[in-house]
Amino acid sequence: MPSQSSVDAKIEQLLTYMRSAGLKRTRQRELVARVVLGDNQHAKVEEIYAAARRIDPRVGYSTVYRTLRILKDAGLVVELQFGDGLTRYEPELGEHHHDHLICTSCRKIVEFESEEIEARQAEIAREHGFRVDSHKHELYGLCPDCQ
Amino acid sequence: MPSQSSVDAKIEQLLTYMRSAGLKRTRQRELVARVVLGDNQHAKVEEIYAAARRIDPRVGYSTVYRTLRILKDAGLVVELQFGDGLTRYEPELGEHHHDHLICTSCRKIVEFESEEIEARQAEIAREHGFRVDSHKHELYGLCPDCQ
DNA sequence: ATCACTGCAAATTATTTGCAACGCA
DNA sequence: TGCGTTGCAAATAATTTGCAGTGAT
Repeated sequence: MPSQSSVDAKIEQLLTYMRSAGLKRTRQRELVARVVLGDNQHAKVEEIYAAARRIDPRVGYSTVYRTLRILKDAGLVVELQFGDGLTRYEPELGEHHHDHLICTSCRKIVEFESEEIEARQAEIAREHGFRVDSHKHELYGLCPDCQ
Repeated sequence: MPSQSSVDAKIEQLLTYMRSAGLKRTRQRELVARVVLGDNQHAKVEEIYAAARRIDPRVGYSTVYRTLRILKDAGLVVELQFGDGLTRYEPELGEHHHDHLICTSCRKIVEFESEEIEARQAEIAREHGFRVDSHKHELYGLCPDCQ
């Protein structure tokens, strides 16, 4: 899990973003941001909501959704959909992006990263004239335990 | 667009699958299957429904959804979600799988494929002991026109 | 004849929005 | 003080399901 100081640094980025966008700093927004940024377990919205309320129950679902959008717009979190109808969020790690291996039976999620793939990807985008700013790469199948 | 005969061949596969699963061949199922298998433009459910009804209005939304699930279970179509809340379907091409470049501004979708990435992917799955049977690889950004 | 399938309408589920009260700056 | 923000409840929107009637084998 991310260190306290790395979360603080991201909160700082968030505040800068909010200032530039004319958004206000509020207890709820900071709470939700700390919950999501402090845990990279592909949290479901419901889990984020529950975890935030455990710390301070004065937060509503709408605020969680609205704050997640702000965090996404600020480029601090990534939105993921693994095909089970639930949207998940995890902190954007900036440095090395990672992708996912998903077990279609037990729903276990394993992360992986490959510089080789990232490089080839960039090349493909260039060939098509695209300016890519995010990507998703997911492999679905059975994990060792479920085979 | 796929040739008539290649669609026929897939319908044949579908019938075999349905027989083995104890499912019945019906006018509606074959109609929906022909619509989806005969067009690989990442069709939205609504478009599939509309296209099917244009040919024969005796089909309901539930049947479209139910048939799409059968086609997916039979491995004949792939389900795609590009983050705009709409689920899309396209025929599974078996031979070379392709992936997508998506413009976040105009929603244009460009396909690409890379043997190099596929190979590296297989290697990664093997390293983690996963038996992968499908994957999604999507690059999001701005297309040349929207930059 | 049997048992799966169909369409419709109602139910479900994730997410968004209207709005009056509230709280940063 | 003023305008953005909040939580609630109601509204949406995509998908699923219950059920009585229909149809394939």
